[in-house]
Order: sequence, then C-alpha cells, then structure tokens
Amino acid sequence: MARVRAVDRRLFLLIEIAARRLSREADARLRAEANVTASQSAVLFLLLRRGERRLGSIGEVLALGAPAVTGLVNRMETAGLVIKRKDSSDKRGALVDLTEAGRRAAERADQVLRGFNAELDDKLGETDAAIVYEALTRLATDADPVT
Amino acid sequence: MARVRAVDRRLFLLIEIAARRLSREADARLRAEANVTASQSAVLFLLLRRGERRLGSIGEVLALGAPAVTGLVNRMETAGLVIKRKDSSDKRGALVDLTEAGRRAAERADQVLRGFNAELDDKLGETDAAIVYEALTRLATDADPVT
DNA sequence: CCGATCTCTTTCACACCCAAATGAATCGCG
DNA sequence: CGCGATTCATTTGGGTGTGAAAGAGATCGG
Repeated sequence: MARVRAVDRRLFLLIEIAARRLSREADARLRAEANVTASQSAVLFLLLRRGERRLGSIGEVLALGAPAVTGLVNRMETAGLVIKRKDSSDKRGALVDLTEAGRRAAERADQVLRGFNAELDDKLGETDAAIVYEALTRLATDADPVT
Repeated sequence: MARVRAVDRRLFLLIEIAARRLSREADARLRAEANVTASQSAVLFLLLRRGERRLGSIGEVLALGAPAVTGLVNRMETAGLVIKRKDSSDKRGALVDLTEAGRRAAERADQVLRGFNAELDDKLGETDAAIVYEALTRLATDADPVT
C-alpha cells in the first residue's frame, strides 16, 4: 500500500518518510485520547519528568529552535496546559511549568505513547529496536560537522 | 551539547528529534549548494528517476497528503523547477515533470545528498546502517494498525 | 442517458518548523 | 562604574505539514 523503494539507499529521505508516517499516527492517537498534539506531548513529558524549565532548555532537549519553542509553549498556554512566568532571577528568561490540567494530559499522553512505542518495539524486535535506538541517538547527538 | 536522554526508551520521540536534526542540516546544505529545500529535493529525485508523474503518485511515494503535494509542487513551479499540465486522458489529474532547470537542480541536489548520506552511513557503520535502513522501511511501510 | 458515487486536486484553517532581525536583560572587562 | 558583547526570548516572513470540505471530472448502475 505504501511505496518506499524509490528512495533506495538514501537514509535521510527514508527517515523523513518514516518520521512523517509515525508522527501522523501518533498525533491522531494523542489528539483523540489525550487532546494534545505530538509536539505538545514532548514538552509535557519533559516538564512532567524534570519539572519547571526555561524555554531555551526545552529547545535544547527537543532539538527545537527558539521560535518553535515560543510558539509551541504559547499555544499550550492558551490551551491551559502550562503556565509561563518570568524568571525573577534573570528577567530575560521565562519559566514554563505544568498546570494541573497539563499534568493530567501528560499522564494520559504517556499512556498513549507508551502503547505506541510498545507496538513499534514489537514490530522491530528487541535487538533491532535497541540498535535503531542507539543509532538514532548517535545521529541525533552530533549531526553537526563543525558546530 | 545536545541532550537526548530525557526521551529514554521512547522511540517515536527519538525519531522525531533525529529527523529534525538531520533535516535541518540537509536543508541548509541543499539550500546553499543546490538552491532547493529538502522537501523539494525528494520530489526532484522522484521525477528524475521515474519521470513525469501525477500529484497523487508523488504523495504516495513520499507519504505526503494531497494538500502537501499541491503546495509543494506549486512552489516548485513558481521556482521554475517543474511544470504542471493537465492529464489529457483524465482531466481531473495533473502531471508534473522536470524543467531543464529542475533537472540540473536535481543533479546538484543528488550530489549533496549523496555526500550527506555517505556521512550518515559512516557514522553508523555498515551493518548498523543496513539494520536501521531495513527497520525504518518496515516502520514506514505499515505504520497503520487497521488501514 | 443520467444521477449517485468515486477519485483527484484544490482550498481553507490551522499547527509547526526555520533563519534572520529585534528587543530586553545580564555579564564582563576595562 | 560603564559600555560593549553575550544571552534569552519574541517577532517576522516563509516553507512544510494536517484534516475537513469543496469543486471538477470519471464511472457505473439502472
């Protein structure tokens, strides 16, 4: 039903396609069952596990540029998932934290993604999943040549 | 410099992050050296290797929805990379083909991405690259549960 | 032959991402 | 102390994606 052969031996294009498909599926599930988007869920998880953070810190962990974080957090604030307040010790910065609704959404989203990831692991098998996981981590942590 | 640990054991989030990083890097190189975007290059390659195609066919191969293809192709037409004409045998459809400028851009982009993918393969090592390639293909070809 | 239905593309409203420029606050060093 | 460099966030402008619905053409059954 889906053709991928045309991008043979072009890892980059394949990752794009795979990410798009998985993202579409995950996003649909998250919207339906937790009323959040996939991008929002990443922020929710981060705040849930690590607590209040600055915008820049979120961008660093999720590999997002500053404008992306600003927009994402603003939409989440409008949706009542997080609150943003000025950092009193450094008034340039802003701190983001979960609201109660945000915490509940984060927990629902966690269930959804836990299931989704379990399916992916099943589909790959344990050893392949571990290799893929390690490989992507390696690609993600230093994709830059000079920087 | 880049932290990814926070998304431990969540393959989906990791793929998103890795895709984002790679896409950013690839896009920058493609813009600088071939004056096209990463998304555009995928369309260029497809047309270069397989020839004239309909919009729906492009979407199928690249896992893009119809509106995404319409927009992408329209921007490429404005940029002079492709031409779009009505399919005379089925006037609902539109056929897309490379212009001469599009063909040259496709060839430059191919050089760029060939180098980029070679770097990625190096970073992973031959066996891991093969496993990742096969695994992502598997994920990309049937990410849907029921459909 | 003609209306219900399907298919292909587009339009719409929105979410999401980037680079570059800007604004605001802190830092650092003379 | 003071002013330039740095850092954090936002704005701006544009490319890229989505689902839902609309429009146009093909198709099929009666």
